Amino acid sequence: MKPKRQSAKISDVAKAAGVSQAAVSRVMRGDASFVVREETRKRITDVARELNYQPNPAARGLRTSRSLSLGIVVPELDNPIHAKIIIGAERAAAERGYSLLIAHRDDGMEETAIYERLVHRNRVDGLIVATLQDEQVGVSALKELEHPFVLVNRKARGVEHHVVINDRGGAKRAVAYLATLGHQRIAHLSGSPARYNSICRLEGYRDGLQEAGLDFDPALVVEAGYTMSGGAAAMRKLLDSAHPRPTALFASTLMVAAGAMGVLREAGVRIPQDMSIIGFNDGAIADVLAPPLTTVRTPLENMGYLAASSLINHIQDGGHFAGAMLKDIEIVERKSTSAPGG
Amino acid sequence: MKPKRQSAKISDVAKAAGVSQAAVSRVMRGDASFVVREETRKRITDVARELNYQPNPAARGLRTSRSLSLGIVVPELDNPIHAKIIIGAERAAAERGYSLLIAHRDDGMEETAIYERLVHRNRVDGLIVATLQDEQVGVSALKELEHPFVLVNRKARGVEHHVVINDRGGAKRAVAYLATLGHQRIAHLSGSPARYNSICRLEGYRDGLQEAGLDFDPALVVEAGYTMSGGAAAMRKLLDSAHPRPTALFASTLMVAAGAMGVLREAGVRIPQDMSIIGFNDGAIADVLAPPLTTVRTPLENMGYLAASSLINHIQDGGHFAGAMLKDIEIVERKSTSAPGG
DNA sequence: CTGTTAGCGCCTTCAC
DNA sequence: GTGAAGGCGCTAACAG
Repeated sequence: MKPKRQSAKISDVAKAAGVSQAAVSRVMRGDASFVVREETRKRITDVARELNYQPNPAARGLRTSRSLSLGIVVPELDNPIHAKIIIGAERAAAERGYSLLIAHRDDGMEETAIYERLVHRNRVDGLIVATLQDEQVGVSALKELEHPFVLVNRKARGVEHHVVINDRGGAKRAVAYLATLGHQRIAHLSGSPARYNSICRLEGYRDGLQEAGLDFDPALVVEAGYTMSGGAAAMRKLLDSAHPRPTALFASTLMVAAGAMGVLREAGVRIPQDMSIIGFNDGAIADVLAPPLTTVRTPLENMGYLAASSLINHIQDGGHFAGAMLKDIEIVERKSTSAPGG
Repeated sequence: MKPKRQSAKISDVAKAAGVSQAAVSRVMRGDASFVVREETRKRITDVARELNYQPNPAARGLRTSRSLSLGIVVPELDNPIHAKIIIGAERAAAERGYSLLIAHRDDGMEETAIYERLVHRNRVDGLIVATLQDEQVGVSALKELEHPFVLVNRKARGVEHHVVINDRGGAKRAVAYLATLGHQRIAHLSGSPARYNSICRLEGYRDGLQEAGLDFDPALVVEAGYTMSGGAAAMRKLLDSAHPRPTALFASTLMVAAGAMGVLREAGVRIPQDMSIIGFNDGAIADVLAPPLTTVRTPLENMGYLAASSLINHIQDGGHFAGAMLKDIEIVERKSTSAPGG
């Protein structure tokens, strides 16, 4: 069924306002180098509004070879972290008149094929990349596209345009918070040692220890990945092998914290009396856990916003963008942390 | 910065293959009424692949007045339910060569303004509507657009094209499951009495009671909305006012179940020994709760998939689509349910 | 059956 | 300061 095409076109506006199409085009786009009498300008905008004129993006795109759309590619859609990034990016895009095409890795799909498709088939003007599995492969694929892109929540060698949060500083804050409560043995359930965020958070963990005058003990760091089961396994390992037992725990993600909490509960370790826990990146599940989880809140939505808007700046002006780190971080105190012993 | 336009165009392919542009266009689109020698067809497709030819969507859209894009509008992006619907819709769209524009209600934005924008500015070919706050206002706004649309996860009077899950049947199954375990006093924390899904689930609750030969007791139904705090408040009310106390609980959403569980824990009511709980619409938080929550799993992703693909069918063939209900439902047993008393 | 051609709606020089 | 005209890449009608 062919959708009804009832929209006014530029020629309708021009006719109704008694001017040329060119005049309408210039006024509507806010072309600064175009000087008209205020009266004419008003007449044009009034008529346009009255006819509900909206420039046809296909026609405009054909002429300008821009789609006024951005592609964002994320690993999974049903992950609150990415949802927040997307929300921010969408807001920035909408404010600037862009639309956002969301793509995610389908199982078995090459990461690079997604970039390809977005750029060649959908003709997005730029790419926001929140997934970068293999740094080498991904980055060179992106560069071969010769298309503007920005990395979000990740850095990679040879890529200047990125937007990240302060993973390291946030981790340090988490540890400092625990130390301030009086904890001396603070463990860390880390992510994958190959991933940017995890590396930063591990560094921040060490920073925090150092600042608090605490020694780094390798036995207190266990790799947990990003899942609940990973968190559970790591917690079991920690309970078995770390003596004396830590009194506090900094978990790399909320799901890891959740997995750890399940194991602690079964083992009869009380939270927070016997073990304080803090998680990274705040989210709804922090409230749902028992006890509710104290977290480090990071500006994920702003990260998405800045990524999209800086990308649009770059597309429009060709300006150089050197990368940014959002430092706005705070601890959200809930019930999973206390002084050692209660 | 103008993105490099290096893509081959149809004229390049035609030249390289020694045929006309029209021939290329027809072959590439798989025009059935176009007959060519197999050899020619192969030559064209080979050349197209070699040059990495991708039709320019702007040019095509300008000519055909179709954008090959769909809009989906959801209330919130960071809600796993909508994420799953989106994932399904995106898969269907991608399979059919469509892209998906995701829009969500910004605070203070009129719901109808989103439809307007998607249709008039972005020129989507159809709308997938997962949000319908005010049935009257929303439906008439949608109809005024005179544009193909489908309601997903909702029905409305006067709208035939919808895709829903079997909320009623799922609720009935939940109650039947509890009854089979031996429960006789089964409470229901319901959603808003104005919302389609909640109404259906309440009906299903009554169906389940009836089938199990249990009486309906209004004191056992409390409105909880859709949030954790709503669930908590409703649970408190239920503990105060329902005597004798129910031994099982069917919660309308996972967040409501989470809120209820928090209150029960504080009140010293053990789960499942003193109170069995089952939630509706499975999701990651079910695993994270303590104890892990038994749920009714529904085909949310398939719902999104079917909505998008039936909408595309309608756009392409003008075919009439009468609405569909996905009945594939199962109970996911976890640790929050047992026979009464343990 | 195949190829030529006339726009789709817009933007952007280039004349006036 | 304003308007006329060409063309972006593609498809569909029509001509051969």
